Amino acid sequence: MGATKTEHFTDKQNEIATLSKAFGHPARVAIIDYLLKVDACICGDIVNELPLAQPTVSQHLKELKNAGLIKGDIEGNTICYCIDEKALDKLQSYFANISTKLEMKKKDCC
Amino acid sequence: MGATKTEHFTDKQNEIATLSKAFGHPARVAIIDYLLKVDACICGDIVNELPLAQPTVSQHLKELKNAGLIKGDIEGNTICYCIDEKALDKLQSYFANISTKLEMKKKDCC
DNA sequence: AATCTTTATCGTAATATTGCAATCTCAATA
DNA sequence: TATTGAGATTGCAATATTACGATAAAGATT
Repeated sequence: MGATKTEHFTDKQNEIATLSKAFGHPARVAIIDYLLKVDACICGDIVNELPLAQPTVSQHLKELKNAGLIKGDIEGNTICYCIDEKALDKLQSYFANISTKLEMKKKDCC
Repeated sequence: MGATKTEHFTDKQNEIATLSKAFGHPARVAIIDYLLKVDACICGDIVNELPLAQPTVSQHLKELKNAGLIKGDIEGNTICYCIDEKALDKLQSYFANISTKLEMKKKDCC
């Protein structure tokens, strides 16, 4: 095998997994960090910021896009990539929810 | 190739990537969900909760453990698995921080 | 129009992940 | 001590990911 059995899990679980997976590579974390750092959305120099070849960066951007984490529009010969707030809010609220639940538990078992 | 070039990224980026990657599979999301749902930490029936064979579940648990998301202690012939709050707090604060930054931006470019 | 610049895609090699049957470990119990 | 039961490990097959050279696509510039 090697293929994830997504059909056995809930939509929510698959959604969180997909979004988390997109963050599951340091290059993609670095891309998101960079998109946050630069004030403008036009970031044609994103390739220069990363220690990876251009096709590799392009591929990582594609994966972030597929996961719904970034949006991109063509603007002349530069691309405007932005973080999609909606996707990030899902992750943020998911982890915030877990933290809240953990706070309520406080079982000192482990 | 095929191996992630972790050495080119910051410790923080690699840490977030590792933790996120652990959430990057619906089975592991389901495991965390289950650990939150059950009140006790002893959860020997975790295999029955998932639509996967026992070795596969064991492997996913191992990955969660390697990522530092869960702690486990042997207790007789059942295992006590718990979510590691520290690891989850890192994820939670990382995503909360991103959300805050996005809120401040509000550039309506895309 | 020819060229430059920037990003995408294709093809491919190396490595990682997913999943499970078979097997092992080890404590509890008969 | 033999057996049972719960979880870990091993080994392997199928698939996915990562990375990059070569090349393509398309607007910008000369």
